[in-house]
Amino acid sequence: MGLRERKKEQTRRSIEEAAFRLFEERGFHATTVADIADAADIAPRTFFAYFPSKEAVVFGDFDETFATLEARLRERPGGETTFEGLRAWIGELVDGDAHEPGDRDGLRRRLICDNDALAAHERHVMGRFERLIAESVAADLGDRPDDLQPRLVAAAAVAALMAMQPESPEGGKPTGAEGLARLDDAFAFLRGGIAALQERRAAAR
Amino acid sequence: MGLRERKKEQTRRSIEEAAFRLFEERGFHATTVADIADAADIAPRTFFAYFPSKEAVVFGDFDETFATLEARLRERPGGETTFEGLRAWIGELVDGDAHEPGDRDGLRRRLICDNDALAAHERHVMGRFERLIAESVAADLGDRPDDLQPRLVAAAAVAALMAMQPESPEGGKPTGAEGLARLDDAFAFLRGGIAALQERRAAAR
DNA sequence: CGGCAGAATTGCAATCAATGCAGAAATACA
DNA sequence: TGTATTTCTGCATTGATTGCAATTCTGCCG
Repeated sequence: MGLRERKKEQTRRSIEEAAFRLFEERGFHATTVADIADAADIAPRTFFAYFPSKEAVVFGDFDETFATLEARLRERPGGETTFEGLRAWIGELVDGDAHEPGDRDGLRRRLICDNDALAAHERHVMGRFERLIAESVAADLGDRPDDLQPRLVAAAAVAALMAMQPESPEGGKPTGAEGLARLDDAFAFLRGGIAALQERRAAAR
Repeated sequence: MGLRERKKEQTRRSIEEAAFRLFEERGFHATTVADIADAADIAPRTFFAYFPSKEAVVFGDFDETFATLEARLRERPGGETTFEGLRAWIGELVDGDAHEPGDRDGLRRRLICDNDALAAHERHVMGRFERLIAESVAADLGDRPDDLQPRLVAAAAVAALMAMQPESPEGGKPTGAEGLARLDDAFAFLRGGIAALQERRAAAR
């Protein structure tokens, strides 16, 4: 990787760090893009070369996560269901969870909780996961991604993901065991729902 | 109702009509709040006395709808599940669906489809329904609204609602019969999921 | 090394949403 | 009619976001 790319990465990280620090200190709304730019030693205009909006910084690492899931679902072993792949992926994710120093996840949740624009943006971002999952489910079933079953399963799956984190600001992602227990409860829901849909589908023939 | 209130209603409607008309003609992004104000014969500043944001106009009637569901869930007959109440409510909603001249639902969907900010806002709005449903489910089960099961059921229920409408712009809400068929498929999912969760809960004792 | 082509950064200006404030206008009510 | 509210406006300001054009940096070639 050339100097150019390295510098870009560095700048990007610098922006993210500055932003999160300021958000923590003053809150999301009270922090201006200009503030972030100052703190990150870049021109305000440059900020928008890295992030399309102030909200986007808060979800800066989601592109990667998204790509991870996409790869995991694409390279699924033979008989594995989207659903099983998803479960496995989350398991891995929760395990390797000692990343991001400074509890960025927790801060993010707190920020989202007291800012409507961020909450809306989060839901928007999760929509990408939903579509990805729907596509994968559709491929499994021979449906189209915008058919009912894939969409429902995807939506419920994302809801399960979200339900792993508390709605309220206190307490970040529950620790390993607890989180996985919640997850498996959620996936029991998903399994039951899928089974019911498939019965219905069979009956319709 | 006094003159004052009547006038306010009238102004509100005037703003909505102007807004939707302009949105249809030029698109959401290309229409400024000033444009809407001009078309509705009010000062730009006044717009924000009626709607908190440009996005909000597009969902201007959701407060009512929300109140309807809330009432329906609150005044549920004795043994009726939240889930059954919800199903019934939607049935009524789809029946009395000859409202809103000019296919406002369809236009709304089209607008949402080509504007990220609106899509995000829609999800935000649907979140209110989710919380409402979660509260009701929690009350049924003796859980708290932010416990796993209520949240999951609520999220899936809202997903079912959303799944009644196509993701793609073409074709608005499917016509009565078709829509209800989709709905019942979706609710089969929901029932199956709930059953699975409750089995799990029973097993855990 | 000198220098060019492409990429990244920056400054500037403009647009537009959103909000606080204070005065003007309208409505309610005694 | 006259006073208390409410609503509507105009004005000024802040901030996000974007287009454009000038400037600066990097990668690479001869």
